[in-house]
Amino acid sequence: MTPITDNVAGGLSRGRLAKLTGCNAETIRYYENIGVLPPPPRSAGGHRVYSDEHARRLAFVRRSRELGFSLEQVRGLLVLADAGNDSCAEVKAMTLDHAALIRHKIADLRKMQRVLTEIAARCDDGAVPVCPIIEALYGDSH
Amino acid sequence: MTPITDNVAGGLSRGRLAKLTGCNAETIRYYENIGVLPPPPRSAGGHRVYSDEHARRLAFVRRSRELGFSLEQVRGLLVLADAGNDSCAEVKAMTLDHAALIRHKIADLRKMQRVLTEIAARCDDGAVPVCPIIEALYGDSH
DNA sequence: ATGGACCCTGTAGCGGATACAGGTTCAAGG
DNA sequence: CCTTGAACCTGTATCCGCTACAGGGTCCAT
Repeated sequence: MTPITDNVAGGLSRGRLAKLTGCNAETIRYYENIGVLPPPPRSAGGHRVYSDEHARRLAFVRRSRELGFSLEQVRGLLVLADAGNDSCAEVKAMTLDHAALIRHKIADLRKMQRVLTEIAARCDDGAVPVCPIIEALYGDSH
Repeated sequence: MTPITDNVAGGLSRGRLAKLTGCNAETIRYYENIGVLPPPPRSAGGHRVYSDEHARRLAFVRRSRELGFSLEQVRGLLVLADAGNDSCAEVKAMTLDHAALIRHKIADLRKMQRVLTEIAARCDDGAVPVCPIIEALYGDSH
């Protein structure tokens, strides 16, 4: 039965998988092209037919990406995930490495933030001859 | 005089401008192509010859980039800088907008950070049947 | 005059998608 | 069963901000 649209022989169409996972439909094809998602079976007419396992894998990819892992890292994580629990230590190492990198990025952004608010604040010092932000960007005063 | 190498009629060669500003030489050409740096005069043989004013402008671009402004924004800032002090309010608005965006990015990264360290910490809970990080990435528990 | 460091140009590549054009298939309604 | 139109198919181009390369030409110290 399952009388809903686009139900290719009991599996998921690309669009439905997209909606299900909140991932852009084009992105799914992209992930397949770069080898992050396995190519699914096709209907007689050539349409992709996804299973729940595909959905699960895509969810993994999306979640990893949301946590800032690169697609290269995601590839690695998938290999480790498939390898089973033996690789847990390796997964943890990757995660902590990645967390360290993010800490770094945060620090960089906070530096930007500090400088930006500081130079913006100079505008309030009243009666400035030239725009203090422009000055700062030229490097005349910093 | 100025007997140092590559001194094209008293100006700066691309390489020397690069060293002076800490900017990659190829990037200077790129900035010219996209209209962020004005095309400098050329030597008889076709080499670019930069003045101190070019150096100053490039410094502005680099500094703005370091503070996270996009090249599109840099273009805008340059127009405002050229326009003089009248545009100070506009510059300030851009700066504060940009600062707000960075705050947002920091918040996002901190969320990632929290989640990453949290799921990494689960690995230490001892005697786990499957890798808790992989589990978390699948979305089985979150 | 020569050698080698520099410069010139156009073009391709990175990551991580997103968008389009031009054509095919699916499935729901009549 | 047949029509419609939404969804799908493919390949390719685009975005940002550079960086790197190839295959040549110029500059200038010796």
